[in-house]
Amino acid sequence: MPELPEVEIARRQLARWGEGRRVREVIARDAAAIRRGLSTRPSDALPGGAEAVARALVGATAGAPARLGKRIGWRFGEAGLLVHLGMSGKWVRREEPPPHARLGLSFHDVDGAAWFVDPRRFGCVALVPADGLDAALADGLGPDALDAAPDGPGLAARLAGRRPIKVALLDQARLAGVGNIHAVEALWRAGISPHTPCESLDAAAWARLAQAIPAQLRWTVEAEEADEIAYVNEGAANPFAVYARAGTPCRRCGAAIASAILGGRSTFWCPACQG
DNA sequence: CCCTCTGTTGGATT
DNA sequence: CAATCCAACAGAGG
Repeated sequence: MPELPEVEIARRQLARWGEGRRVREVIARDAAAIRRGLSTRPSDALPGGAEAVARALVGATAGAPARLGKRIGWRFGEAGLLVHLGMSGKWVRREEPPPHARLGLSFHDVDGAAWFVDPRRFGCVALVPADGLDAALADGLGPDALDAAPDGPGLAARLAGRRPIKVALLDQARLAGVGNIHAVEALWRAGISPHTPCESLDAAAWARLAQAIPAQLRWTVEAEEADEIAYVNEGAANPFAVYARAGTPCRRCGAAIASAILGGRSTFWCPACQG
């Protein structure tokens, strides 16, 4: 499920569990979860990665985990750990490894371990030198969509071009952290059709969108922090205004929500009030 | 039981 | 450039 809000929740959890504590043990249950750089493929596993991570982390003190877009960067003494949750990754704290646990980190003075759980295995961790951690975290990414959100003109400049706005929003090199669900939701909030070419949006539309993106992300982080929402496939009610709601009435105007594939991903919008 | 379809990630290929 | 495929798996539906 991870988009930026889930990554931010994971970052806060890791900070609560590990920050300022010394690593006791690294438990690599799936060596292919440790990759050379951030890659979605287990075949990009770092040879000897399990030993390398243990050597680098055990005995080192965890710093404060940082987030940029959907990545986490976490310093341990001379080493840095990059984390990407992929499509199904999350961190949980347990005594015993849950199903699909890939990597566990235990700390002195804390019970159990923080387990990286990732059924679909697109997620990974990668080791970098601590002095290169910030650069590696930011490599190839635009500003963070929540913590460094551009204003209307800034967003217009970053996303300039002929692409449909929904596709441009998913371009992490332009703006980091907006994924499929929140792109769709932010466009509904801003009253903009996902098909609109960036070059035909006016200043007022850019201003609404620049406000809607961090508002959407902040709302989701807060709702998840308060345990008020669960994700689409977790059996709970769909908390979103348009995502996965094709055919149901728009909350704002009552028209039937439409759906299509845009940028290779499922897209939902209200054909009546998203001009 | 088995087959097909879909998916929240990102990157390569066409 | 936009569409398609791919990675690896779970879960739903027929």
